[in-house]
Amino acid sequence: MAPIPSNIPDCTIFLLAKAYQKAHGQFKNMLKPYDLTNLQHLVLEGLWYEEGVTAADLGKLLVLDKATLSGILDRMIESGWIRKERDPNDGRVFRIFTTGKAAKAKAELIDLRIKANEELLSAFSKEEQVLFKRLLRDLT
Amino acid sequence: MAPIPSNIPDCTIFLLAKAYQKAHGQFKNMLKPYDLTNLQHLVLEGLWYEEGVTAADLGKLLVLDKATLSGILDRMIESGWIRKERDPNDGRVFRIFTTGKAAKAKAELIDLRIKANEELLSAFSKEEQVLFKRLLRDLT
DNA sequence: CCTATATAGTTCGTGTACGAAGGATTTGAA
DNA sequence: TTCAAATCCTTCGTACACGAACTATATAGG
Repeated sequence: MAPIPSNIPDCTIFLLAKAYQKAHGQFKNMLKPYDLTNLQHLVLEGLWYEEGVTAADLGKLLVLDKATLSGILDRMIESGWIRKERDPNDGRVFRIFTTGKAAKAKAELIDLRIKANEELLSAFSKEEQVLFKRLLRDLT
Repeated sequence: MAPIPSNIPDCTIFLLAKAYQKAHGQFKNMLKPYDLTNLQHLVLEGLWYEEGVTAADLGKLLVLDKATLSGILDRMIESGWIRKERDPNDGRVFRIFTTGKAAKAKAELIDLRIKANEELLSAFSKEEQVLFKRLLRDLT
């Protein structure tokens, strides 16, 4: 990832986009050995938080568009990370579950996210890290 | 944009992604009347900073992949915002220029970016705004 | 001069993003 | 009960992202 030139206008949106681009790229590389994308990893984390959640609720939890989520779930079923089940009480709904493959990698994958966060924030002091997270939270 | 649930793990990468998602979405809506995407607007800003820059240098300036930039430039030529010219001294190189259509909208579009940044940071105090920008810069 | 290497740009494949439209199902109110 | 409105999910269209392979051009060293 090339460094941001100092001559770009003072644009927070741009800085935010590039910070995201960097964080996303770093984590993406760390996930490569597992054949998982960033979003797919996020879905697993969501399911580990609430196994058997409906697709709609998972989208709300992770703030993902339902159209986006639909494709991600398809590919994760294809690659054996999750499975879908019709809700017996509501024919419209799918409930999403992780598979054994996901369970096997769980500890490692969670550790990977922690390491990715540490790497991302490694240039910050502890105070700056807390502050940065607080500001990001307040922004939403 | 739905609010981020408080029960999501303490993940800075996630917070960063969602902050970016929000900023991007807000600016995207503001740009809609101009039939410009966020990236297309960014390209215009880059060209107003350095008219006639090569595609490669524009990519470096804006930290955009050349493959991504290639498509964006095509669409912007198609929609009449920019034009491409072969460099007479180097047959590999294209130089990019804005058109009259871009010049007409320039003041408005720059103002729009400023307003989008203000809107994004409106929940922050002046000190927090400066701090946030500093942290984002340090992250890259 | 001439090939090995480097650089500029395009194209391809895969995976997001997300608005909009559509099909299936459920629910609320008449 | 019955139908209109709401909900869940998929599909389509457009626009990024970005690694990888490819073409065309340029430059350096022998």
